[in-house]
Amino acid sequence: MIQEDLIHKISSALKALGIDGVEPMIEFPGDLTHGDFATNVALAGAKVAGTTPRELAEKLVAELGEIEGVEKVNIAGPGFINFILSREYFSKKIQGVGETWGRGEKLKGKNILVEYAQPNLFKPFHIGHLLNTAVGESLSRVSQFSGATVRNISYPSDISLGVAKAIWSILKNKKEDDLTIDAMGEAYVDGTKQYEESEEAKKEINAIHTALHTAEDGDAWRVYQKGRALNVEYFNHITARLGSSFDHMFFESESGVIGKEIVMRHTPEVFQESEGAIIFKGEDYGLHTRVFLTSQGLPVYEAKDIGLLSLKFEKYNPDLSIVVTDVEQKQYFEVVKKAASLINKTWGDNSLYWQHGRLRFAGGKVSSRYGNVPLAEDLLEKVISIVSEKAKEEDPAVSEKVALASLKYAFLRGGSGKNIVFDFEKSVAVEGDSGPYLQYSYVRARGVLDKVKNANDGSFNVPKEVSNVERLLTRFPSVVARSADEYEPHYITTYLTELASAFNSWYAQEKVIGSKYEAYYLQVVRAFAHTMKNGLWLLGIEAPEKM
RNA sequence: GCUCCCGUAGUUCAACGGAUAGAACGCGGGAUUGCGGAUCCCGUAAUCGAGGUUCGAUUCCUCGCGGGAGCACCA
Repeated sequence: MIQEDLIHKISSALKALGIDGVEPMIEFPGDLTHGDFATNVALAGAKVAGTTPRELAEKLVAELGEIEGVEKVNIAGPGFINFILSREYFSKKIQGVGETWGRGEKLKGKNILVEYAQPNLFKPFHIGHLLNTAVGESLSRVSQFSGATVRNISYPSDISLGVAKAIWSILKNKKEDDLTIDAMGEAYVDGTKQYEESEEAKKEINAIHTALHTAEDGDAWRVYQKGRALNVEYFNHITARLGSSFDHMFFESESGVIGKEIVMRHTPEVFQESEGAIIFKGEDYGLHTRVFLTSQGLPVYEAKDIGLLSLKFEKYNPDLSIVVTDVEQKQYFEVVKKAASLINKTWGDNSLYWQHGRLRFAGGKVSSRYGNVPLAEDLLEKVISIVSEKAKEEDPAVSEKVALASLKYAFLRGGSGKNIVFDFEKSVAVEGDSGPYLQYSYVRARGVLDKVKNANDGSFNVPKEVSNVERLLTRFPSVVARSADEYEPHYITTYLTELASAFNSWYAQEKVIGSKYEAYYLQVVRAFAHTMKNGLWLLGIEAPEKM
């Protein structure tokens, strides 16, 4: 790798000049006219060397001498040393791009678990789940692409007061024989309303809740079993539609029992009693203090998460367990993680609780069948209709791919942790900075490649100048690596948009078919297509052949 | 009250402590017999405030202002 080579050379040059304490590093200049790689060591080392940055830069350049693959080295600005790579370097790289382009081995041998798409069974799958699924899916794919063995898991909430509310309403309205997802959604809304309004309903619902916890046989249990199966099926259906699939599901009903047992076993060393409940004193660690077992002895979310860790590590023993959640749960999971690490150090060390931002709505409203949170499928249908209208797309399969691209791109465009403002008129973009823009660039590239059937004979005419597309293309593996390192899919999003823009500009300027560089240009287009396809895959976006 | 996160063009997002703060949408202009106009090109416009650290700060630290979130028996 030329990066390592450069760092090594810079390091030797610094040593030769007797400069200590300066980290030899290189970076991609944001501006391509500044070269392919740049180093700031002359700026950082000038003080130690007792000279000006530019003078030091000159000495360093003299010391570096010839470097394989580097055509030119120049000093610019306050004292940056810029490296411009040779024509041959790029031509060779471009020709080497294949289907596995961008894959890395950094995580080779690592066993990673990604937990996401957490549904609440009996409650509808809404837009927040859509966001969570998009982020989780991308993190999963990026890790896999970097060489890890990845398993996707989901942790549905299958037993709660909310579930009891839905069941109560189903029983009350005798809906159990023709139970559907829609009926359950309505039942949930109805049950929630009655729980607030009627004392009697509240009593009955609480009784159902207890019966569920004790797995007591009866009408409620029967409806519960039936509804749960239906919900799991629905979950699999919708996540498959989004392009995700799961290796395993751990249920809250399982984790609760185990969690309670673990918490009790670690009281009073880790947990302690307070006002009848079992708590973890997070404040001793600068965190929140939270209840793990209620005074009735029931496990709450906290204890269930401890139980889940036990289940996960027993089944998979992962090197890393990533849990993707909403940013609002950040401080909550800090407490869980701290408590977990006191019970079992590995649970803490090998766990990463990763948060994405929260969706905020702006502009136009979307009708939601239940409550005021848009449902995933309603939203998707709406986006599909916007897409097919805007682009006059007639093939529904294509519209679906484009709509999903638009949504996922909007979700993965920004850095994690920040809230995402979702505006119907703007977020459902098919132009410019958008998922469909990337897909469209890919489709155009495929179009050219399909037009030329005969394989090249290997004799290339290569232009003297290196285009920006070529320069950007060679950066792809580094971008993927960084994305995996920092768990940030948005580096890929940003990069692909930059790349597509460079490609489109190049494509508008250069004639490919019939040019004297045709054979080589086709290689560039081919390399672009591979990169785009792999990059989109990492974002969970399909690259259509037509649109 | 305590804790955490955020503050960049009119709007939505970028910028691993570096060079002239990048895009997109919007707005105003323009392009193509050359392969897909969901494209391309030109213009317009921004770092919340005050200190500090640093050769260098949108980025790190402190304070202030503004916004969001979390803080015991819900999930």
